[in-house]
Amino acid sequence: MGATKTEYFTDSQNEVALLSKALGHPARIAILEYLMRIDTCICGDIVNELPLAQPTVSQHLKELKNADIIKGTIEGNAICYCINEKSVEKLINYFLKITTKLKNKQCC
Amino acid sequence: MGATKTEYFTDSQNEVALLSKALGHPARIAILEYLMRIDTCICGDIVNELPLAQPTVSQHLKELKNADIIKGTIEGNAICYCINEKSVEKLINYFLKITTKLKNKQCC
DNA sequence: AAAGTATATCGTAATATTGCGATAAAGTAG
DNA sequence: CTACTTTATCGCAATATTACGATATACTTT
Repeated sequence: MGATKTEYFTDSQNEVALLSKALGHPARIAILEYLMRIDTCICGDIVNELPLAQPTVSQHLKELKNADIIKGTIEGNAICYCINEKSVEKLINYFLKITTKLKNKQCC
Repeated sequence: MGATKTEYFTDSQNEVALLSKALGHPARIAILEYLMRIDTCICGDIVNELPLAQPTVSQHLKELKNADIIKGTIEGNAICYCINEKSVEKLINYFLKITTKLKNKQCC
């Protein structure tokens, strides 16, 4: 009890849920927006951009990385994080499938 | 400690996070897929479609409703649930903004 | 080597989520 | 009214998430 019953659902359902879950926190959305805003990938100061302690930010980055939403490569002392476009596109395509399907119905 | 510090983030960031979070569970994705699959909105048997107990399904439906991803109207004895296209579109538009922004950069 | 900088991990407390049995609420059918 | 059906809520246990101080790791500069 308490844990998500992943084994009861399809791979596709679990994947979409995992991606969505990773984006289900404002701090992680703020991280995405920051990565989007700066033009270069050499970051390293994400911590200063967020109103959270360094370990907390590190943890959020880890979750985004686990979900494959961002990629990080070591760049000397700092780490270069950037958005993995493919994962975002996966979500877009999935949600687009829903809305186009809905267009063909009249609903409540 | 432990609770999300929503007040530190913008309304937009919190909204996207809230929508994403609501979709961050395979059961709730499965519910969306079921609502998408059937052609009529008169459902009432979502419980039988999922490998979870009735109170659990009811709770997931509540969360989707709270996030405004589905709408439910009472239809006699049963309840008619359907997808709120606008919320899904909000997410699509937000993620599209990210990917189009990324197209203009060369990245790692 | 020593000090500094940047990121990760550990440990822990507070809170949230997930899941379900039991029960309530509200309608329908007989 | 009584039995039945459908959905919601309560209460609780198990687990997960969030946040952060302390500390470790790893690379850079002096």
